[in-house]
Amino acid sequence: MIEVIDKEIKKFLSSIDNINKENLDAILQKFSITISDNLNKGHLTTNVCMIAASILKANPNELAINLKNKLQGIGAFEDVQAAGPGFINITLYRKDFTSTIKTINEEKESYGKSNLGKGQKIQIEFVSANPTGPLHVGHGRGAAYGDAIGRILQATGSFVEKEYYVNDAGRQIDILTASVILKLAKKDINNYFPENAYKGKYIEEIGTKINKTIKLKYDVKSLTKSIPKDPEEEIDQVIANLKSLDNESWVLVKDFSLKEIVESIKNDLNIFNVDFDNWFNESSLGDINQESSEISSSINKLKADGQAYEKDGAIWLNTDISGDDKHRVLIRDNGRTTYFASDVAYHKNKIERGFDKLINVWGADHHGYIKRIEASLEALGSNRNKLIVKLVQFANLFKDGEKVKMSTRSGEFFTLKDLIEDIGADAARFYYLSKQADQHLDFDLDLAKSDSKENIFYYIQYAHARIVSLEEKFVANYPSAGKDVKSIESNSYNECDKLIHEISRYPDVVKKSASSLQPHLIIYYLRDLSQLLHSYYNDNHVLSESEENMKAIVQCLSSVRQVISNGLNLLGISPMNKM
RNA sequence: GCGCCUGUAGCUCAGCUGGAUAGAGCAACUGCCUUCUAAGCAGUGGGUCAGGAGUUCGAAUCUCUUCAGGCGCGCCA
Repeated sequence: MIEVIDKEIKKFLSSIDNINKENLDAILQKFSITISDNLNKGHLTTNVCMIAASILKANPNELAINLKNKLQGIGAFEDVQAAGPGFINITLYRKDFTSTIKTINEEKESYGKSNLGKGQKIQIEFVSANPTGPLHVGHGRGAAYGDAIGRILQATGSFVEKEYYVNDAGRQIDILTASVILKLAKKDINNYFPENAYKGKYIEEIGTKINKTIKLKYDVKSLTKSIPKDPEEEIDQVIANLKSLDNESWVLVKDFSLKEIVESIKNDLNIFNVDFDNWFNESSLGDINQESSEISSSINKLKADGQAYEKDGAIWLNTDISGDDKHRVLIRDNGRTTYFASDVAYHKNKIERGFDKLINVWGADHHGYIKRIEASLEALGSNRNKLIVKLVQFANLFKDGEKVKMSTRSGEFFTLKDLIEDIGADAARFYYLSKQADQHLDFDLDLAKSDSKENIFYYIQYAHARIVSLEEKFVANYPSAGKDVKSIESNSYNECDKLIHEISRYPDVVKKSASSLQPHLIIYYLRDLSQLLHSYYNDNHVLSESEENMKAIVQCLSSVRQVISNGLNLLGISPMNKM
């Protein structure tokens, strides 16, 4: 029906006196036909007259009355009204209005999918936490968000590849390795342990696992020889000493620890129902000392193109183009590359893989980093508009009304795994996604477990479970009853109208969620739909209706259930059939 | 100092590519379980959308500004 209206509107607009192509295109781009926000405004609404009025400097109400007459004239609608400041409200014939039920029961899990993305190739890089310890609750939010937008973009017609960038090279990994060795050798070295080493329990656990396969021979004297006071310098010196004292063990422990931690991260993500198509190792970019490595070739290219230059013994990238406050170092004066240099090479690699769009999901503390990456994309001959950086703000956890402390210093923190064990993966995902990603989130653990209406997660699940149970009872009582929506279609039963109206909005919600990269829109939609379901359920006793009505109602409620299920699936949450 | 995010009912938040009377839940007060799951429903009260100025036929929504809070600003990663 929307197509019919769309066609009529275009006809109407081109018939307006003195309209030129430019204005026409502007109107066509801006106006919308939407499901009305309330049934008393009819089924469909368009704002086209107000858009046209502002562009053409005309009177919106006059346009509305003219368009209203045109639409009424074609006889395809039960009623057309011009209302308010210039809206057109359209009431469909009942058969058209109720056709959504049939559509959903036919399309099932495909209902809501679209071709909005037109088959573009999108890469989403998210989580990418350093493999130096378990994922914590901050990472969980990025994981839930990246995975959800992946599902939503996929459902709206894009090809999505989800990737985790593993920082398996560099100083952090050296510190990890040193931490494991020091814990392992603690008896021989009088429990010497630098302040800046990693202290978590998992460090000792890794040590215990590797203990059987390795013999370490360190003594405190040679290890702590010429150790500086400064904590940063201290850890670096310890690393250097460990490497020179026993490089064989160093490499062994390093490889083992890295493998252990990456495995544990994969496990955590797995129980969180987040899966990646690709794990990209920073180490695969190679080393600056290797002539042909990706990191060397990307820096060489930047130099050759005059984008990178030498100053004060370091190699810098000119980042002026993106408005960054200063140029950034790629290679330090000591010859080592920066983290940024790896990232430049990594993004060059991404570009070469031919994505139409790159989405990076980063912790909000990285926002100062955006401009330099944008600049590097331009410097590499790509376009910075290809990159969309979505920042995810930190989540504060609250338990028993108190903020849960998350200090990584002491090595004690609330991990993602702890959270999942506490409230379950689905509830955790739900609450992570319940607010826009770039805003601070207060995550109330007690609420997530509570059994009140305030807990929207269960409120929505409850709606789903109620329908499932009703369907089962209906099938048990009337095993031979077929599918039939006649009594709803013919208006002999109209108690479900609000539900029908709401489920017909769903495809628009998914599209809006995809184009704005905001999964939380789906959550609020599902809450509203569930509210209508609970209200209907309370006021109407389905199983005491006539068989004719029951058949139609069950069809209608099945489509509501389908929509709830589809919506939850886009968020990576499994619907519950029983509670 | 610069950058990003935020300020909507007592509390937690929706609504923000401008549109029809600003919405939920909680808390307070009233009702509804001998019938399909009360983890539910119905109702009442509660708002200068932080303050100010501007753009517009129309601003919670856009611009500027003030105030308040959070975070970030390395040749760290």
